[in-house]
Amino acid sequence: MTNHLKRLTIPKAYEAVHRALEEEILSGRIPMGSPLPTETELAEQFGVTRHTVREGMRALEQSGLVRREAGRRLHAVLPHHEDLAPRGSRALLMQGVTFRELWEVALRLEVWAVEMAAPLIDAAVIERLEANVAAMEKALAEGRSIIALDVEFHALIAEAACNRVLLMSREPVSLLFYPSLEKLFRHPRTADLSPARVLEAHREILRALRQRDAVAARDWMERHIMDFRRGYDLAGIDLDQPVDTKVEPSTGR
Amino acid sequence: MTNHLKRLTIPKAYEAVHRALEEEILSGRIPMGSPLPTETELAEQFGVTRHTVREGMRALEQSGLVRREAGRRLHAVLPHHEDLAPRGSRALLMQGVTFRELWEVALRLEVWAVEMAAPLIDAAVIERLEANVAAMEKALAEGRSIIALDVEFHALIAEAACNRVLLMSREPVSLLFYPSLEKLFRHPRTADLSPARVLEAHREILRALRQRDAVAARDWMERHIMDFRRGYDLAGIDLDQPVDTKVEPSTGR
DNA sequence: ATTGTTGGATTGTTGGACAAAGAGAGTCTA
DNA sequence: TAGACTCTCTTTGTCCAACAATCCAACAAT
Repeated sequence: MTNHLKRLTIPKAYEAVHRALEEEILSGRIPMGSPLPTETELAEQFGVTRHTVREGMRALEQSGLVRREAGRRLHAVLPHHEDLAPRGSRALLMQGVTFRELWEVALRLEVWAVEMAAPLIDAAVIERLEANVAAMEKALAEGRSIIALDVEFHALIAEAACNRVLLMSREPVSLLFYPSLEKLFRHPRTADLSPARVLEAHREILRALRQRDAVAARDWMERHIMDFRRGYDLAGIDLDQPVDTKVEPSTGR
Repeated sequence: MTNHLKRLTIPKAYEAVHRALEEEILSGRIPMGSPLPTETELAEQFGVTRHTVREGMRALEQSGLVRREAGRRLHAVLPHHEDLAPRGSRALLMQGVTFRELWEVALRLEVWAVEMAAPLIDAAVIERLEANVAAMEKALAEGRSIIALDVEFHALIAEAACNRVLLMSREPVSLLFYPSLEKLFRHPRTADLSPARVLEAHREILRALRQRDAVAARDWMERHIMDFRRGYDLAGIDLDQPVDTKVEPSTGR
């Protein structure tokens, strides 16, 4: 029995268009930031209908290689992790990853990030971190959710680590991890504990960063992320339940 | 002057279709594995043309929520990191990330992965690792490239760590990191060093895993990944050059 | 039991058409 | 002459209608 034959895939025109455009951008023949030819032009050049071109473009849009700048034409752009991360988060969500899985990775990534950031961080980022902490104080006083600010705080630190690979790796995690804390903050048994402690930890991390103290920053971050797990324990929530949160698509930049 | 008004985004039908289908799948109204309605049906239900539906579908395809199973209809599927990772890698590549950035992250992720895997690994994975090592011996003897096997070795370990978040985080890194070693293996100054050492390290890691020895596994992995950096140094290649490799799209599963 | 055949369903591709929104040029006014 | 207001022209978004290619399943033929 010959069972080794691969299913041969019949090429579809719109896929070909997709790949051709991709190649065109990757190779730099369509330079970053410049507009793509019009649909009609592409249709002519590729020898297919405009409809077919459009289908190829829809696919291209999703890979972040191309963006609809305000106005009309599609422009080639550098794909940014913010474009890709929501899909990653969603995939994780749908696979039913547990809080434990998220936490394990978040712990390590965030600790590395702050460790790397400490010696590199510059005044501008420190300022933004200060603003973030201030905003969180305000939000806390007014009883608003601090999740968004929490996400931002950690994202700022990760950026300061000057490692784009780290940035891309942690983004899908971050998008899922911090929102998954929401229910913690609203849980009665931890209500007095969590949000205030988050703020405190952020303050201490910021202080350490201001002094370029990698060890202190590292320790506080570790404690900080550990706290979340402790919160789950205290609240009696099972760590091995799938997290459930909504992932909203990125709003673009 | 009123300047605070947000640019309001005019909804496009194909985006609406995209989102509607996404929602339909996410909510479970279209269960995993089941086929989507036909294009004509969708067109009727949404009240748009079939072509508009198709554009929405092209976008859906890219987010991995849907797959063209062999034959005809699109089926809803759990998005898998293998579908998403290549885009992540490509984004990194295009941003011109350096070997140093990749290495820094790979070092930590791989070390942690093997540490987690050690106590959890089961016989089946060990067998596959053994097969992998054997294949690498063969490839080495025949002078073929060991990159693909290298990637697989580390992927197997990461899988054994039983953490899907880790799996997703490391995939884009892995897809870029190991291929970026190709030029190292071909470099004369390290020719006697690298490929053989890779094999040796893999053997030792496997041995440690067989004995569930997390510490030894960890140490060998650390040494192993460190070696790559040392290789770059020895070869006199600048760590801060952007890596250049090809990222081929996933072949699907 | 394996191999054609046939018809119906669905996808892939094409054609042509038109409305809506931007971009740019030209015009008018202050 | 700068700014505001048209008025085109271009390009995109959407629609309608059709046909070719492919697949599926049932059935017929060997």
